[in-house]
Amino acid sequence: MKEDDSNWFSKWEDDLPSPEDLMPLSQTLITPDLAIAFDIRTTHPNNHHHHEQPPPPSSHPNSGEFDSPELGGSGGGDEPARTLKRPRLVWTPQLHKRFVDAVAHLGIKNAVPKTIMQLMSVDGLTRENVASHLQKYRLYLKRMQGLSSGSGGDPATDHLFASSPVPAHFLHPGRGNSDQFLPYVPVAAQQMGRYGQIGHFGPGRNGGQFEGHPFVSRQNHHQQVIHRVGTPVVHHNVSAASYVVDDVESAAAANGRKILTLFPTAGDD
DNA sequence: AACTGAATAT
DNA sequence: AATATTCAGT
Repeated sequence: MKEDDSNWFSKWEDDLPSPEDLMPLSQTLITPDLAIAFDIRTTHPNNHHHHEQPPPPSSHPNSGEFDSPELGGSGGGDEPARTLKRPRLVWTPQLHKRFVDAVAHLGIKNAVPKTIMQLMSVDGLTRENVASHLQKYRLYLKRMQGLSSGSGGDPATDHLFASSPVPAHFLHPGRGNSDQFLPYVPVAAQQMGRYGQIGHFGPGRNGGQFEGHPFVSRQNHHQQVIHRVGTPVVHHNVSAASYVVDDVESAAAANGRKILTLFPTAGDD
């Protein structure tokens, strides 16, 4: 602590950004889409019932529709979308189910994040999302192998993972049935642009276990019944019936497959 | 250069 | 604890 200090100090002060350069905290940091996803009204503090979030910009399968319509109003309209973090993904039982199904139908060998993600074809799902989940899922599987003692059951079983049956072959790596009968990997090819309808985000500590519903799959927007009560409601619903994805993106061993019907996740809850 | 999987961070 | 992000090894 000598007199030098005063030197750098003044300099430092000089370099400070002017107040105008600082973004007002109150300004919307949220893109319209995100705001909607969050059920936030940035302008109107009006009543907050939420009934449903009918995706307004419903992507018409055929229409030229794009998802990052920033541009235009530069004056008052701000779009710091670039810098925005997407909300934490919440793996609902439904989502996890899809995940497990995808892995099961891919075979452990092909079940790598990218492929899984593609097969799931959930809008907004990123490869990292899947990778993260996959990592944890593998740990879960390992743990399970060790503890096959079913004594008493599994009370505090990993909540999420327990919600969906683990395909047997998952537990025996290196067995005759290690992979599914899929010589080709006709994954659905579809680029999800930005976040479309990300369903949930961490509400912090919530008493309810799963109250959320998952994302919506790409096509086939069916309506979701949301039970919004204070009880741990396990809802169900999500598009029923298998849907098809068209077009194939070469993938590993590009075959002539054009139409792929997804797994019979019909057993969804 | 793109992916993966493990470690590490929030 | 759950999810994200970083990191090193292909």
